[in-house]
Amino acid sequence: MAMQKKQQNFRQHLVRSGLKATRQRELIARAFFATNTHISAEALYRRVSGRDRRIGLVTVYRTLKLLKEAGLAHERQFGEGRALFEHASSERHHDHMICTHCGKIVEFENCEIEALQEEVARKLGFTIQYHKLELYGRCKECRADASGGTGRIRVVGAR
Amino acid sequence: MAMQKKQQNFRQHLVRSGLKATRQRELIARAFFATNTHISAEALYRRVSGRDRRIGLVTVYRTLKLLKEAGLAHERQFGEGRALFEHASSERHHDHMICTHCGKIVEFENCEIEALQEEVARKLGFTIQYHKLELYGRCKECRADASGGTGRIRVVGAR
DNA sequence: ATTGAAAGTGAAAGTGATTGTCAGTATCAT
DNA sequence: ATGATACTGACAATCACTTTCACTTTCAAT
Ligand SMILES: [Mn+2]
Ligand SMILES: [Mn+2]
Ligand SMILES: [Zn+2]
Ligand SMILES: [Zn+2]
Repeated sequence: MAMQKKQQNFRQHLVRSGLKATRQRELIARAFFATNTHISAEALYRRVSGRDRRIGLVTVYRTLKLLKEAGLAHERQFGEGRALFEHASSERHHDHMICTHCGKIVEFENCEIEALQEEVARKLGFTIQYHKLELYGRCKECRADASGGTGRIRVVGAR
Repeated sequence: MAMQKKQQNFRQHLVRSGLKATRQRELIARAFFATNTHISAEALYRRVSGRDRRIGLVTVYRTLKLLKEAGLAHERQFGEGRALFEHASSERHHDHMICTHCGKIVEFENCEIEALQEEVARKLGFTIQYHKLELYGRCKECRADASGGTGRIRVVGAR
């Protein structure tokens, strides 16, 4: 989905919810849509702050909340510390592998795991609403040596 | 592993680390080993507090940290809010399914999922150090109806 | 049993990410 | 243009811990 389209969606959500389209919200949403990483509220604030010094961190938090409500952003909590936000829009569900050394975040999808999760839940008498699967370890670069192959990966992370 | 044995292990860890065996640590560890749930520091504090009013919440936190270092406790962070602790000792690795309605926690093991995780990591060029798999949904009781079967489950949760 | 260096304790203050409050400001349907 | 309603930023508050600090307790060496 193009940035323009996302911005449009956001405005629609605001109108439908009886909210107002403010200069701050425009700026923050634009800056968010311009990213393609997992970004913290603080980091997004720093970016927006560069364009307009008068914007507050609090408003960034509030706008990210609105973006979540609009279904345009996902909030992730990797380990402890600050939350990271990423685009939700059209992208399919995915899980994350995080390097404990350099913080690199790699996204992956695995239908087999998803199917097995459903099976586990069914056996336990549960209905899954959502899940959290995070693999933590060392990436190729963060091990002294070098070896192993890859597939279709997206390296997407920034604090 | 029996409670006595665990208490013994804890004392050994203290001695090896040049730490002291205090009345408070004995009491807190005993109370922890007496649980078989996922328990918060606060909840454990309330239990110990019943036996000895003079013990502080801070010391409970400190002792839980020691128990982790001794390899006798695991700390879990389900969703947001306070951490829950459980015995580590002999029990094998397991993951969790959590009811978003009543908070019930059910443990499960699934070798196939574990194997697939390793495969994913290998393809991405990572070496897994640890992982987090949590399924969130509604349990049988928390859906209006009743149906479905189970396997070997342990329902283990308490805040 | 005594001693004293090192570690431990509880109370209270601090932390850090996020959320709530509030008085002044901006938006937008009319 | 206008006014009801929503929004904003600064600041305070929250929440789950963690740190600090002025005493206590432990325990190896007497
Ligand atoms: Mn992602
Ligand atoms: Mn468990
Ligand atoms: Zn790395
Ligand atoms: Zn339930």
